[in-house]
Amino acid sequence: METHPFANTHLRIELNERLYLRDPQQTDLGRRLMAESIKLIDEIGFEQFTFKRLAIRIESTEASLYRYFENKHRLLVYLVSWYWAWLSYQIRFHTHNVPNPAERLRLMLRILTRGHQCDAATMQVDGAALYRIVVNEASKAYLTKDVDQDNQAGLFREYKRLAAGIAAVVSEINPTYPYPHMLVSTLLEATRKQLFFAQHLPSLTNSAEQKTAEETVYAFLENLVFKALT
Amino acid sequence: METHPFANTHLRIELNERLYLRDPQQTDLGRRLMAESIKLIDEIGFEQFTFKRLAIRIESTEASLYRYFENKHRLLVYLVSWYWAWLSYQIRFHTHNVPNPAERLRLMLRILTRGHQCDAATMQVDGAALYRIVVNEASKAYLTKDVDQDNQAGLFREYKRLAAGIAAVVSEINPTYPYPHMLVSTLLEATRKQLFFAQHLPSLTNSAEQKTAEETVYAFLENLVFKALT
DNA sequence: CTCGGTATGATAGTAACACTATCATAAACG
DNA sequence: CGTTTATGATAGTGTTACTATCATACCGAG
Repeated sequence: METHPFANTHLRIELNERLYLRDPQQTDLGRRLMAESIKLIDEIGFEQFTFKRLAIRIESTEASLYRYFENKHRLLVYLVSWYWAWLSYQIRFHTHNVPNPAERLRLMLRILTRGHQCDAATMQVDGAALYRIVVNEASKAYLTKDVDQDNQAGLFREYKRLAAGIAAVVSEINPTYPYPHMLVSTLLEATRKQLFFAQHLPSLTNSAEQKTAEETVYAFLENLVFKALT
Repeated sequence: METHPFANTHLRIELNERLYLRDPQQTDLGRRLMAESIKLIDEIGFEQFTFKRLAIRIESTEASLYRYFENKHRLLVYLVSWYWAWLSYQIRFHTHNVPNPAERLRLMLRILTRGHQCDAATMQVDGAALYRIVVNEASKAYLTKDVDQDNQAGLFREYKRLAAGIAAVVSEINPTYPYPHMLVSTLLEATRKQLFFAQHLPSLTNSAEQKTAEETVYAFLENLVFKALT
């Protein structure tokens, strides 16, 4: 339950039960729901996405899908949480034997900005599409009138857990830095926003001709964070 | 039409014509639309907000409101743009005779984090409510599948203009800093996000007991930006 | 004072959306 | 073998996001 040493073994991601009505990872329909909703949301955007459309796509029915999630908003929170949990796992996996905290933080930044390299084997999910959803739609998960309720129900646990993990490293690098949590949440948000801007509002970024957006964002964030910590 | 030297004179904020179908600042109904939509969106949130509800509230009709804005998304973009334009004006007004660029940037940060102190006289709009809308909903203005179209139509001009203005000061402080635009857009986004987190997801921030959220966010951002520029 | 445009209101209608309920059925499990 | 359990099929409801049409009230020009 703790570790899965074999590549082939399915990585079991445990999420807050209150995110769903029925666990989509337990059943065939649930897994199709997840895999296809990721593709569909990526294609048409979250506002255009409906359970009806998804049902047609996976040749199921609206009613069946509503048995898994109360509504599409909960599904979004679920998908995003799943991504954060997966990212936490990736980070743990790639940094657990790196003793230098600065080096560990750099590795985390790398993983954050290259979040799409989800090994396809992990689940049947399209990692690149899920990453695009996180970039484009993740903010909508908490920018609602229900934030406080949702938060109390623990729906943002995975995000907060990830942030706390990174903040710990920040404090390890510089224990006197007064804003580790703010720095980390700014970091997490900025990663996505800058990638979004690079694609859609380039005047808000500094895109270098010869570099990819990810590399530029990484360089910017590395510079920002380590200067803040000195 | 160009300048209004008297305090009592209504500040005329010129926005991209493509933001609206009919200029809401020109008519009585338009101004009521603006003022009341701000209050209503603030109260119930953008997803719950409908033209129908607003029409009932201002004792008009749905059809009449649709003559001003294509849909509620355009209205949101308009309101947010209005805020950015107003903020640009505030910044120009308060910094035009400050020679030191570092001091100017600090003033800008102050104005950004205290954006709610909209002098009520400016329009009939509720400045505090509009600021809350900017914090809670502004991201939704561009996080859509239509970003590129909307951007091409110039709907985000005010935001980009504001960012460019601040970026110029950043470059004035340190002309060799390689990421002025990224720093500024990160700054603008982080301001809102951190205020949101302080209110709803405090574990993502470092809230000091004796300080207000605005002061803490200001201190954090000032530290972050000036360290980045040294 | 009349004429013509302009802003608004009143009313109606439509397609899609966001569900909820009920009943049938087939597989899985004990 | 009987009973849960998951799914499908179908129907229905209230709301949303518009669009269309027509009436009316006002306002400025001739």
